[in-house]
Amino acid sequence: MTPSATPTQSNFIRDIMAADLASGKHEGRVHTRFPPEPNGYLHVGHAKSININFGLAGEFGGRCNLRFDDTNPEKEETEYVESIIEDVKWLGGDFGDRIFYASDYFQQIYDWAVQLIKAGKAYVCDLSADEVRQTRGNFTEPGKDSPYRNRSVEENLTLFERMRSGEFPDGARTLRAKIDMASPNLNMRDPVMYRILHAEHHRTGNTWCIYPMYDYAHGQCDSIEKITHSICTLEFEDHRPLYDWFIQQLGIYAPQQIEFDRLNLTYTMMSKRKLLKLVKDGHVNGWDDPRMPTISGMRRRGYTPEGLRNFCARQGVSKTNGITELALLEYFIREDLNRRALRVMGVLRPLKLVIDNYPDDQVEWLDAVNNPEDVSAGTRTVPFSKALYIEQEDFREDPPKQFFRLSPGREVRLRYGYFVTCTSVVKNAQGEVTEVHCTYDPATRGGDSPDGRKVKSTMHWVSAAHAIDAEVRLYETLFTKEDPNDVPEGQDFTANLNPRSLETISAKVEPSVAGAAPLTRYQFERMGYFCVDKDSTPGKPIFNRTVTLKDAWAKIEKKSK
RNA sequence: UGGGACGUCGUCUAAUGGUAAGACUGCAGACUCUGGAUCUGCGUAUCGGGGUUCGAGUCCCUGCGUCCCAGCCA
Repeated sequence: MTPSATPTQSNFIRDIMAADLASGKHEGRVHTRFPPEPNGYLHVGHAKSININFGLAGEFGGRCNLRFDDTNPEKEETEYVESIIEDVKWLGGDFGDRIFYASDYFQQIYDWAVQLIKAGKAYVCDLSADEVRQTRGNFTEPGKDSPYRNRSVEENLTLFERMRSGEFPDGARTLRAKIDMASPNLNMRDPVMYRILHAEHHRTGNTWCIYPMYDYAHGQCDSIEKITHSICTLEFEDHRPLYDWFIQQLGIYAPQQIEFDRLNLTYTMMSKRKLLKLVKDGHVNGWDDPRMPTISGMRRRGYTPEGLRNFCARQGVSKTNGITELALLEYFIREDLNRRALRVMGVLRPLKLVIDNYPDDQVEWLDAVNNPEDVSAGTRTVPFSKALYIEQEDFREDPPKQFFRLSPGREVRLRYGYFVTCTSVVKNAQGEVTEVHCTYDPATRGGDSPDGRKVKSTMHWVSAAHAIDAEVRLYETLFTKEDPNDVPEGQDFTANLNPRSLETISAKVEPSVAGAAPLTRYQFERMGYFCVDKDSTPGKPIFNRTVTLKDAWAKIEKKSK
């Protein structure tokens, strides 16, 4: 991954790596890995992990592997593998041809289990899941030894082999590590290493009917790949002694595990289980719904990899459990989009504006700049005519004090067009303004006034005859509360779903955007950033609002209420 | 409750015994053919109590608070 544009700030993992490199630990190598389970789509929390693992490896001249932790065939699918590969690539993670799977190592992991049995460090246990739970003890009480704990090596070897060959039904037996049922660390109380699962695996098919537990497999996978720094999240801190135990008993290469804080964001959640529920129950339209905190959802919404990376870099790495404000993410998305998105004019909620003194059939193609932040983006022309659409919210018949936009008698600038002055309005039976009439000053063509007179507002517009109809999807946060899990007793997070998280409207957009490919990003001037959705058809573009622009007027208006 | 970890502005992160800093947010202003962008200014923090030290956010003791662990999930 290329170093991010934001200046790198120190973090404790980088410090550890730098120190290790300086001291010659791990033969002076840095080799990390990003180890997702293919049981769902990647989310922005994974983006942070990707940024750390690929970013640090790149920074220190090392490598980072992509490895799938696919030890549970019941939850894992090829669809997830494919989406994860796509998302990591999109974010800029450079894993070369180093795509690995825990399942690649199943035979080796099995052989190691046999080695542990032979060393008297593992045994086949006939207790049911329920019985194991009951004999594990709890936070204050030690556990009880399994009655099968002292089986002979020969018997364990035979039984384990028979487990593998499929003689027993699911759950009948497990292979357990023989450690210490009285350990204050529950992970050390003879944890299960293998369980019987007659399930088809997305890669190994029906080769196996026993599968290693994550805790028994993960550290060894890192060891096999000679990972120097195994970076993971805080909840695995308690598991580190177990991983170290396996590595030590086996006498194999020992990676160094470092734990960091998971990313939490306000108004959303990262639990894959809960995200899956949102998808399955139809609260959103798939994993890549633009309201989802998934990488694919954010991509579809118009977020950029650079914006996401800068956000991750600035959000930081520590061991403090916290919740980062969504505003920080949005800031970095806006910052990136501001320098790269092409500007166009699009009217979200059209109000007709007629210029009474403009020639009936005249059309002028006026120059407009594509990106004031980037002159190399050039210019385009936009059609101007007698009948236009402006934004409904840009006109007030009875303007409040700080409202600078159009109102009866007031002159404003139509961007790149002319100064116009409102002369009258047309209303419907309900008294709503349906049409605004203006006169224009031909001397202000292009938007400049030769006499130097000023105007307090510049507004966007489209020519009614030339505008394209577009569907626009406006998004708000998926949840109404900063913490979606903050619910009354007996309810779940779905109680906090925001009924207004998606609003679909019909907009009028300037013709230059016709035929834009999905994922093309624009700024609709004064309205926000928008991204062409994959549901678009040639005649009918669909835009997702990525994020609004900062809106000073909205703030003023809100305050006055 | 046993174990593990963590407590610095509203939020996220720096400060590695030596002037508590930055970003976001908020507020105020300048500028502007986007009430955008940009620029300027302002504000708020070391969980409490002891101790060590010339000097403590940092080290020690103690109290408090938060998070994680009792899956044959990862």
